[in-house]
Amino acid sequence: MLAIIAMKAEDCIFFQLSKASQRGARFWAQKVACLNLTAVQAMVMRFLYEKDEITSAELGFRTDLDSATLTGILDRLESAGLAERLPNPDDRRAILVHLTAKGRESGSQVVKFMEEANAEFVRGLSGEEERTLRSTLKKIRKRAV
Amino acid sequence: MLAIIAMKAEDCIFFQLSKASQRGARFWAQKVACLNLTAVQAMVMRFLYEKDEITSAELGFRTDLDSATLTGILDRLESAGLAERLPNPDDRRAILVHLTAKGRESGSQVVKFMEEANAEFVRGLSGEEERTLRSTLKKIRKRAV
DNA sequence: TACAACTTACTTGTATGCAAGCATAATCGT
DNA sequence: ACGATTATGCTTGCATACAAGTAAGTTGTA
Repeated sequence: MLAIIAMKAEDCIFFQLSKASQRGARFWAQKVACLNLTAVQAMVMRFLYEKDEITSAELGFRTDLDSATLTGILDRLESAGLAERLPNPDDRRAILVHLTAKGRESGSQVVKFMEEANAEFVRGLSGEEERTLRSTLKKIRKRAV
Repeated sequence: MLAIIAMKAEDCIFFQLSKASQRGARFWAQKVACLNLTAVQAMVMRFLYEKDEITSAELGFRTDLDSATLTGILDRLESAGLAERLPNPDDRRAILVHLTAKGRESGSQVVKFMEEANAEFVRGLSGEEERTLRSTLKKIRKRAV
């Protein structure tokens, strides 16, 4: 049976996803503001902390950021002295993104903040809610669009 | 017991929310591209279709868009001949956003597309998954940040 | 009636997202 | 070896986000 009563705009799944995501991003942004990083920059730092010296393409794959967006982010991380682009000896087209010493220091802070922010953010959810949320978000993310 | 093994970047709830939201936004954007509307523009149209002749502040509250963002969106909807800003007789600072005839026509298409896109997007989820997702997203959205 | 405090919509500046296109370099088939 | 295809990172142009600030208008209060 399909809904006879029209869905309200607020009930749109795209709207709900977008706004919940914005809440999370703002929360995360506040957490890392003291590091002089934006939410996205901190996230990229976190990925680099996990695996360093990877190509821009690889980093883009991991972070789900396209190359145009990544270029700007890397520019800013580089300006801040947190990351640098190294030539890739295996492929002269490619670069290797590398965290500087200052970058690794900052990165370790990001790791700590992420643990804390995550725990704090999901505090209002039951274990079951959190599990289902995570698995459903993953399902949405992984599928072909 | 807290996690001893550090969380991976991918498991960050902010990352998961952001990327799932992006999937949704891209899906929705494709649906409404034929109307020459962006995902956000279509969403605003959908809200206006539901309640017309409201102030920019009211529209911003409903759509969860700040006034700076809304100004640009309304500019573009106005350029496209879909919406217009009317003077507010009750308050000379305020405006009333109004869908034109062309805008209402386009808006009815948006309504239809939204029903379809929603149904299609959640098709891969079980009823239980969808219910929990929606209620959890709502919980996240509604709480204080 | 003054006047301070607040609201409204707008502007500016910066940072993503994303589509489209580019020069350079690598790779594949012949 | 060589031309066609593909891959890499960059650039441009446009559309959100969002912080900060502004001019004009409204409201509460002495």
